Amino acid sequence: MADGSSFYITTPIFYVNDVPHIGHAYTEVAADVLARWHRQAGDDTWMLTGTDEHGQKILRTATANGVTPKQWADKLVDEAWKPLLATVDIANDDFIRTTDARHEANVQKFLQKLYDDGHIYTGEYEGYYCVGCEEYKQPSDLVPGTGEYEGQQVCAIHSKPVELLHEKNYFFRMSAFADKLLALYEERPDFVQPESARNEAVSFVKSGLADLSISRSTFDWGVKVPWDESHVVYVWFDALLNYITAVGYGQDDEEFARRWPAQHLIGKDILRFHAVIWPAMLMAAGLEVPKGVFGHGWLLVGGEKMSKSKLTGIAPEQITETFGSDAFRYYFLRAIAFGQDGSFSWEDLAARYQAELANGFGNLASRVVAMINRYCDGAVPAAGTLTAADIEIASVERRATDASWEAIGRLAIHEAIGAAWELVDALNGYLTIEEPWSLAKDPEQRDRLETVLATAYHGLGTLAVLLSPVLPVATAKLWTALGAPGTVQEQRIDQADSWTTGTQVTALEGLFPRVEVAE
RNA sequence: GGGGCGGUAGCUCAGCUGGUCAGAGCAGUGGACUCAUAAUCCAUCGGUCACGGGUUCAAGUCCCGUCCGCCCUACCA
Repeated sequence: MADGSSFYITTPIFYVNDVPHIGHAYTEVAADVLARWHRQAGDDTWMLTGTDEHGQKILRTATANGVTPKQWADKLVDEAWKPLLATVDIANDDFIRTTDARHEANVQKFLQKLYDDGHIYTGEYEGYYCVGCEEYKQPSDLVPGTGEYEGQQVCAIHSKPVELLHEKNYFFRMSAFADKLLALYEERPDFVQPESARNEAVSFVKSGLADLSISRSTFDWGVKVPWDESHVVYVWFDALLNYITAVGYGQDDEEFARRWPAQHLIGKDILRFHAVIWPAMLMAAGLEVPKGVFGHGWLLVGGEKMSKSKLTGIAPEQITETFGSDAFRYYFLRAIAFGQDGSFSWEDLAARYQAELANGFGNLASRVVAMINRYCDGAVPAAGTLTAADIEIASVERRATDASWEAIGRLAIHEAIGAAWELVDALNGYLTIEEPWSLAKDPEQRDRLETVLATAYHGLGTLAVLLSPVLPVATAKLWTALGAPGTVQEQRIDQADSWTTGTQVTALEGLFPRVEVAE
């Protein structure tokens, strides 16, 4: 399965004005685990993330803070977004900003090509403009006026009448691609995942596609439309292109051919942009559509979508400061079926940390290493004659290795972790049955003792390799304690059960120390 | 208004194209054991599968309706 082929995965780019919360970190961690897994399987892997920095809102907040929009974005990238990646241990290969020259220049190239090929026309945008909000309103944002405005539609925020304005705009002929999009969904059922997201995309396109207004002239913080510099490119059109400008579109054909197409990971709210608009844009430009678009679910807090306005937004540090980055990564990817919504609660997080990480994996590592130190002076024992139980452990290692890699191929991250975890449970059970501590009391059982410990040791190493994408910190510590050669991240994860053992173990500090939770 | 998803043991959830499907983990209870992070292992309690109809030899599993919850509806993962 792993054959060194290209694996290019992306996250949405962060809108710099947002405040980072665990939802952002969730997407990042999911992409990072997939990337690490493929990287460790020998695939030619590339993980991209970045920031979206154009648009009127950013211009406005920058102005309010007395700085230029670029200065404002620089500050947010440095103080909020890059630190977020560090907080949850993201090993991205690149970080693109929509203000990067490599991006802006090639967005213009892309746009010019569409213009030259007749996919863009000049039209007129007509909409209701609220002077108070300084922006156009959708009909759904309007409410019937009262009092002196009785009979008119007014802005829901300012309760004042809106003005019907016309603005010259450039439009992308997206409607021309409806049939091709439907054919794409039909031919590649897994193009949009999970299935619920696919259904949504299909029914949306079937309900009729309108052309897309892709320029704005009411403000200037954006990429200039190359043939008409009084317009800037609509932020979404601009933002989506990051996926190709980051890998050489327009300027490095070799790199582009090597990376593209990408697997996109997104939150399901922005499905339409990725599953409909983006493929249409690529079709228009004569480029390959993405490898796939996967829309994951929401994190629910108290049964509702986490939100800043309801004060349920949670900063990733709140979790990592107490439980560590490994626990953050593990919890969200293990407890939530990837693609579905998942409930977050401190109780559940603390319970799983304790039961699965501390008592399950952490304690297993601790007891095995401790016994090798205690009964063998730390020398890694060699297995002698194998019993059925020993052989069964080896086959569980094999199954865990194969099943987890297979699950990763389907983007079923929770299943991959679950498959690996069967080895944790099998090893804990194995030790209880074999009772190495009893064998140690009888010198005549020396061979058996060493075989049992060698078997457990081997299983533990396999676990370290299998779990390294999810638990990079803990597995690195474990790898060192096992005395295994190299780093755990250099080990082939698709062959996790055939790692090279070491000769001497060293003391292992608690991988997941108990925590007292106040909340 | 339109659309999507969900309502299965105390909690979080599996149950694909209908026939051991009534399950897992956690929590609870009882027992075993001591190498280990008061950990581990075994056993066990526990559900009219939201509600009402229908199709079928057979329905959490398909159809219709109802109720409840969440979300999207074009710039918050």
